[in-house]
Amino acid sequence: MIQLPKTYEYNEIEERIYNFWLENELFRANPENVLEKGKSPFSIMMPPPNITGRIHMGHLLNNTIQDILARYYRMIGYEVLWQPGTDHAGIATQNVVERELLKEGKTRHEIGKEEFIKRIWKWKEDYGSIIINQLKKLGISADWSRIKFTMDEDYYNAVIYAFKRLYESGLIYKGLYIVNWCPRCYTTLSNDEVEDKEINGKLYYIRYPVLNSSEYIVVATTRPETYLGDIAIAINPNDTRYKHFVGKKVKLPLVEWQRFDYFRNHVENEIEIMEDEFVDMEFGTGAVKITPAHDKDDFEIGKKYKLPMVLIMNYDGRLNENAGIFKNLDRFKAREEIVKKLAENGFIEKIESYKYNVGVCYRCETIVEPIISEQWFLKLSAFKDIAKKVVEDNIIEIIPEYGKKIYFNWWDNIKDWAISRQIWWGHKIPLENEEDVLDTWFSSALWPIATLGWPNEAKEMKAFFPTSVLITGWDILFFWVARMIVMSLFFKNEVPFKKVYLHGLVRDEKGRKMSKSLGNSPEPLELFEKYSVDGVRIGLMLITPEGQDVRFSEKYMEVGRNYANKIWNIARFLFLNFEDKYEPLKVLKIEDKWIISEFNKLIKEVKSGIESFEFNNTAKLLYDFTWHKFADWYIEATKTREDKTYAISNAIFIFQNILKLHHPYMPFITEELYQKFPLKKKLSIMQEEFPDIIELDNLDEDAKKFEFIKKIIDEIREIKGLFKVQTLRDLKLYVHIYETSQENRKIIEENFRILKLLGGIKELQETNEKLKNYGIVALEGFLGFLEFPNIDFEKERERLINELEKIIKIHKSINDKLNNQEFLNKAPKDVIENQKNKLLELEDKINKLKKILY
RNA sequence: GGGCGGGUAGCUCAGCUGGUGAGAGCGCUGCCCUUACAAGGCAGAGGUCAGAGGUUCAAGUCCUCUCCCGCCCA
Repeated sequence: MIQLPKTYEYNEIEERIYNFWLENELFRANPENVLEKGKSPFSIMMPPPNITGRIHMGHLLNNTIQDILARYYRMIGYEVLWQPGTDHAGIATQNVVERELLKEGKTRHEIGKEEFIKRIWKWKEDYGSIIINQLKKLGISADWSRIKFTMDEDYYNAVIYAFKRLYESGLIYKGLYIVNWCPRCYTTLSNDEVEDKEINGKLYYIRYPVLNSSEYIVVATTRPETYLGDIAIAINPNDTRYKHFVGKKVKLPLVEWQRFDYFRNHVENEIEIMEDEFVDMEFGTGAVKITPAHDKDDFEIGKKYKLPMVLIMNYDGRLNENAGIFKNLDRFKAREEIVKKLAENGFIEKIESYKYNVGVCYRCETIVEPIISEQWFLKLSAFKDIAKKVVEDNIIEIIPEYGKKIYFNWWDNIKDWAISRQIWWGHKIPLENEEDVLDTWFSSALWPIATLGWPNEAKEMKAFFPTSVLITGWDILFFWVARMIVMSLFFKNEVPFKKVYLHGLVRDEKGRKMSKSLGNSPEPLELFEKYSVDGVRIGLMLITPEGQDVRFSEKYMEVGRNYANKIWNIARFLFLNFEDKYEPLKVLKIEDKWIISEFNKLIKEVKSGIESFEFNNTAKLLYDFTWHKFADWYIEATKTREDKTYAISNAIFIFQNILKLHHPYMPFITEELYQKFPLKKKLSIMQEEFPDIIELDNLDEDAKKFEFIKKIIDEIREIKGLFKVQTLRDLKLYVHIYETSQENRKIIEENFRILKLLGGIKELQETNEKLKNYGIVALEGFLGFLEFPNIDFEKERERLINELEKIIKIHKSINDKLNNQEFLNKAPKDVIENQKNKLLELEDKINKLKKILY
């Protein structure tokens, strides 16, 4: 007998167990086991969290899935490499350190680049591994001895080398282009780094006086200040309202100063009215202003007609010389001033409230300014065909399937990728006179190869590349996944991973994105405290639909915790009854056969479930089996046994296998309980083999016998529930000898102990009469009368009539089917067979009920 | 405007390549502290599977259309 605490006390256990795994280096990947001993490799690249980050629900989901796979594949005999690491997160990290500096009243420009970089490294030493330590709390089994950082020396060199190779191949070029500019971060952003945000803004209608005329042409804009950079007014050629203006000029209101284009050429303040198909006649007034230096569409138009580009702003968001009297004003202050001035002079027709989307910086939420700038670009378009092909040909499998469509759609609309950033923290572009650094995602794109030692051919590369599967969220399919594919194809001529499993975002209960400002994002570490890590892991997997967003609900963490507690208490029961003699599978009763046959089904489903990324369904199967089959029925049946040693041994044997099955989902509790069994063989449950099917004689046959007993008990319980006599445990059950088959009578007699305990039956008697005023248990091949005091038989009659009516309906539909020649001709044999059996079963039941009732 | 996903019990969702009394958890109701577990046990109520049409012997499951909701891209 071994004593366990009454509840699962996880806090102490989790830390101890994790240290135990680390001390024994159980997460280590050894390439030689693949290269020399012929073990199959299984490798996963952890999406590297940002060093400034803190663990959030997304990490929880992402890493739990990876850990399930890593632990599962280890147990089925693979050499597993789970490569962890962190990302230097250029803009985010720079921002954090700048904020720190600001507390000392300094700016990075004051202390200079060299000193600033030093400060960042110092910061990284102090705080850069917080997120890693948080991830460890989740119990994940990554190979920490291999942890990588995207600014590590070897990784840095790999990034520089990659740039050079791409540059020499002509795939990187410098160009003047309209980019997304964050004036706060003082850098350009890629399209993917800009998020849309709806704002309640205004639509300003500006009057432009037409030259040599008393007329105005009115243009609606959300960004009135940019009119200072206007180079033309455009209308749709089909727009009869404005046809007569085409070719005429308008004068830019208020502008009495000289304007210059990007190349310092003088630009007229009288601008032409032109026509082009792209103008939307429905929007605003149907006339639009063309500002190529400050608008994406206008930039395209500008290129098409070779218009000059007038930049009206510095990169810090303040207006420049081209803004004349508005120079030095911040862009939003300038908007106010300009509108005021325009209005004073009669150039504002009207101002309307207007809801529209603006782009904001995904790091700091500052409104992004579209602006022309000289940047480095990677020609992504050159990779379009090959990148699509590897997915089309299933060399990379995207799961779920519809991910492919999204991926193709992105490639079909591909734009070149602006890879330079005007910040200090990052990989410096290795060209003379170049101060910019590379986009963080440029270095992340090399993650699968650079972590494995590329450009060198390391053992790790030989053993583990291409990696088995990438687990990541939808949100970075383009940011990261597509770009890794590009880099691997270019540098290794191979795909980086064979499969990509995309999971959704974790949202709050109302389906909203989790965010700091909404305060709807739970702290994972607090969840661990409240519900245990295993509880949170299984709870999360129980609510995570495949390939769709997760609606997080703390209720489910409770479900998870309760489940862990249930497992704990099953163990507690087994330990309390364990008598130091372990004799598994020696004596097998029908309940043993039943649970083993159910367990065999479960093993198959769990294996195929995990291998096909059905984590949600698999979690539910485990939960249902363990709680509602193993605990509710099997353990209860075990309590009826007199051969306790054999019974408990069987139960322990199966329970141990249940623990192994649960280990990928719930690593801590399974390890802790495994360790407590006096009969364990391996150092850790991690080293156990994943369970296999248990083959036994007469398995299905005996399992069916148990099912039969179970059905009788279900009926008895239903009757007891109906009459609220659930507590009565001394009921008599009369078995009708003609309506019950010989065989079934034998089963009942042999297994009376189960009926007795689980059905509350005191004794069994035979009868050949139709007894009055009893509860009726009518099954196929069985009729029984349940005796208990004060029965209201009318109520029982009612129940039976309802049941009968229901069955007759089903019987009729099956009967119709079986009389349908087409059905008999076309349906598969087993379906027909099934229906025939069902019909017989129902007929038997109907006859019995009719006899009782009429 | 283009692309993608979703609409099944009060709530959150399962239901894979069609096979036949539609499931789970939570919530709700009733009876139970039966020494593994009240973080528990037993039972129960609750659903014209968004709507319409079609394919089929058979449709929540496949096709078409419509209506809602969400996401991504321009």
